[in-house]
Amino acid sequence: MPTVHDVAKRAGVAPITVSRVINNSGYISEATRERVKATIKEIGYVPNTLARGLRSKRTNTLGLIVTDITNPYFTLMARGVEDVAGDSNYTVIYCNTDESETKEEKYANILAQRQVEGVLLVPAGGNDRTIKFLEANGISVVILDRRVSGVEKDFVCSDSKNGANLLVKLLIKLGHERIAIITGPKNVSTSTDRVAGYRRALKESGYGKNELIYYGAFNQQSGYELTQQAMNHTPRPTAILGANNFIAIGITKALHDLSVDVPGDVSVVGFDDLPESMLVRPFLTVARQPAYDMGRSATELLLKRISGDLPEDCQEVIFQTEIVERESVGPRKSSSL
Amino acid sequence: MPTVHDVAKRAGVAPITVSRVINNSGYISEATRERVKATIKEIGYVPNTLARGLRSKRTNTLGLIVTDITNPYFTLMARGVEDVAGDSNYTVIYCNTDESETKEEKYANILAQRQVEGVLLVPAGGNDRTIKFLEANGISVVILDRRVSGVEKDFVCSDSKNGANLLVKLLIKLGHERIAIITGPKNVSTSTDRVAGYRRALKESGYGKNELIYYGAFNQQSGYELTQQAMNHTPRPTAILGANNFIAIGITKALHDLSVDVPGDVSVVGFDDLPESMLVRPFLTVARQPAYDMGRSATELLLKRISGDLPEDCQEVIFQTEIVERESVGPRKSSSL
DNA sequence: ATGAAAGCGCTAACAT
DNA sequence: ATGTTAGCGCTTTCAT
Repeated sequence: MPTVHDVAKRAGVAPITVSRVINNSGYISEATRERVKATIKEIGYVPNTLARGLRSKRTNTLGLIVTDITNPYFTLMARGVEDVAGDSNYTVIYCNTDESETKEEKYANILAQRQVEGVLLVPAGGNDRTIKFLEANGISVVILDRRVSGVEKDFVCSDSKNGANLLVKLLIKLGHERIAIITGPKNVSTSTDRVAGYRRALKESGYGKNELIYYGAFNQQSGYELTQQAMNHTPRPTAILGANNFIAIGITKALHDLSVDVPGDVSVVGFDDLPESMLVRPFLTVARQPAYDMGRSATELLLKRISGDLPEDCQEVIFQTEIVERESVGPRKSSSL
Repeated sequence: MPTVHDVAKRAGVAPITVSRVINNSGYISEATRERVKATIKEIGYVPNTLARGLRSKRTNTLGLIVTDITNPYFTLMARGVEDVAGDSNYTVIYCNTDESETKEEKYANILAQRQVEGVLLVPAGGNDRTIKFLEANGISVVILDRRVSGVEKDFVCSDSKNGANLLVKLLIKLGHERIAIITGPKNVSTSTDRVAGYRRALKESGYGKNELIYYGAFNQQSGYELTQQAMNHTPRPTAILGANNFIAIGITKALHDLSVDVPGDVSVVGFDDLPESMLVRPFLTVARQPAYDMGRSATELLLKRISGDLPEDCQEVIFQTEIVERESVGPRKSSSL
């Protein structure tokens, strides 16, 4: 493969001049610039980013660590990240932790080895080791989606508490009094925040005693199993809140298998959303989080942090959720009492 | 950040010894190995992959270029790629072309600059410029999912022709005679292969005159619009084949909006599949492609090609599709004639 | 407006 | 079993 030297020799200039053309830096006469550009094209020169990064300490690379890349919520977020990064000539390395803290630390290490300039992190657990490690290696970090307690970092999320509160209030307005929440793990803030919003809504409506909380995992299977548990509770809930899209789908499936009609017998509401392109029939009532914009916003923050365009203290961006009412909710039937 | 030199000095050895420990290469006494390892941990040394790659010419990096990362078919494929790559200590850089040949070339260039050792390519169009460019830069390429005419390269796909053939035969067995196919662009092999399978099934069943073919794009909107066209045709089709998952969803939506019952009035079959975790109710009858295994297989091929463990001539792996029968098909009703 | 020299952090090649 | 030397391809720094 040709190098700057080859280009330089052929164009009759010094390597540094070629470098200046590539980077649009320093003074260069229009004539030499054109000549060098032509030579680059002629011999098909492609700059080596390894050498560039090694010398300049700038790799134009970001890392994105998410917990589940098969979830469209995170895919959409990733698109937001990529769009902003691409506009600034940054490449993104995606890492998928499957909610495992071990994998998270492994990937953080790989990203450090690759000299990424910044990392967007959706934390897999409650621990701050990954963040501390990245910090120690001089890598800027923006936390996405989930809060890690005791960590002061730039942070972008949606308002889980308020979203859950609104969903529950909606159910209460429809006459529901026994509402269950099926959520994710206890050490994940989106999981506990949604429970907090749920509890507040119940308390404010005078149903504080009716709490029915099931912790599990953010996937369909967990939603399915916990629904079976919830429906065994006496008295049965007349409405269920699933704390993310996969859980909500698991709930709907379990109810179907139990021959419970939705929303006739039980109303179901969820979080996140699936893109319309994947749905035969939009069905679930959800608190929709602006995943794409969250990805964009977090990346803008990160790039500013990297370039030093940000004040010292941490920025926090909280997006509001949008309640999308669809077919999965209905009034409580008196027969269900 | 500490370097090999810092580790070496502190451990009382030469830098190359540290290098040998990191790479598990050459002879080293157990004692020094332990001492070096301890020192690495002690001062938190993280090897710099830029310097490693620059010197050794091995970057342990692959590129994956797909046309639509929001499609679960490709997400699943990407997981297969990542799993195999990860097992061999390779990192994958994902690139999303949105079916644009311009973006494809842009990303190929970025990957070349980053000195990736190989690229897995789902071609956006019919042209071979990207492939030629990567080849010219000494980068191994495996083509995924779609054939590019006139190109001799390792190739992994599923049997589109046979899949479409089986789907149409299934419909014919149910009594359907007027079957439409709604497919993607004319310059994409999966699109035309599925049409070919469709045509063969019709011909072999004596309905060769009933061809009803609609070319468009591999997305929901195109599926929706072309369904409206198809249903305006006289006589109306009694069954429709959508050439990928998004098209099939568009078809179902359009039929719903036209108050056409599925499968009562019109049967619908599709390609690919959505993961169960995303479906409230599995519904569509589809030819399922083993996306995850295709990703795995392609990556295994690529890694072997990179390490020279493969014979000169091109390998071709064709996976069979699995017909999954569900609710969206039914017998042709005589009333629909 | 252009160039020469040096070195980023690592490992290949060649000692010993 | 360990070390010395050199150089990967680029850009920083300091000339001119």
